[in-house]
Amino acid sequence: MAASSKMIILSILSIEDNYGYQILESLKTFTEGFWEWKEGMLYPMLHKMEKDQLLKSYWTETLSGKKRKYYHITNIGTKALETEKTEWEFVNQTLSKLWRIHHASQQ
Amino acid sequence: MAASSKMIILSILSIEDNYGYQILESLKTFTEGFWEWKEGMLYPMLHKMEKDQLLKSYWTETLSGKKRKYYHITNIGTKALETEKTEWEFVNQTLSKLWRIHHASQQ
DNA sequence: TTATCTTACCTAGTTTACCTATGTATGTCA
DNA sequence: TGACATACATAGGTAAACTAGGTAAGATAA
Repeated sequence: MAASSKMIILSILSIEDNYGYQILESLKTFTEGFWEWKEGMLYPMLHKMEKDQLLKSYWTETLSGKKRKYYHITNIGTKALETEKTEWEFVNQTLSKLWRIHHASQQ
Repeated sequence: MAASSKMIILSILSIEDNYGYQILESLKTFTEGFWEWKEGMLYPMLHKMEKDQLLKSYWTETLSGKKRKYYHITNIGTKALETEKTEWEFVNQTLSKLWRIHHASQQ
């Protein structure tokens, strides 16, 4: 399940900049509650992805004074997403083919 | 890429019983050489999956005297495959939706 | 006004997964 | 008889995934 987390993060950030806590909320809402990450899972990933230069972060402050760390996808990140997308689709096709064979053999 | 390996193994074995070395060959042929696992990757996985009762193994001998360890998917394994399949499709749909949003926002 | 909830971040450390490297043994073919 | 293919295996390092816990400030309700 979490194997795809990097791709999910990149995909979300390719739509618009976002911050950790909101990413968690977005994903929960977006999947109608089916998918929920823990904070301790997400933050280390974001840090790693920034270290790998897939993301860049910047701090902002809301009117009420809350600090948020926004993440922005870099060019490297965009390319990485494209690569992962291609791989995902390849695996997906391989699985689909296998399932079709299985299904056919059960007839 | 390897995150889906458990599902691939279960999918292959749900078609018919197979042994380690042949699974490697099948996958290579099936993906036209794009996907190649090392033996050191596969065997420990098979052992783990047998320990988890997803698979059961039995030894056979070819006419020429070569010993092969065949794996058979158990009922637990079949159920696990169904579960993973559902999850995979869920993640796949989530990703597709995200990609559609991204694509739309780039217009 | 103080307790609780929500928002928002973080790290330490364990467990598990992944993968490389390496080893053994037998059969096949040039 | 040396090289290649078949067929299994494990040890051990690295990286990923996840749990558990911590801080702090704003919002809300008693």
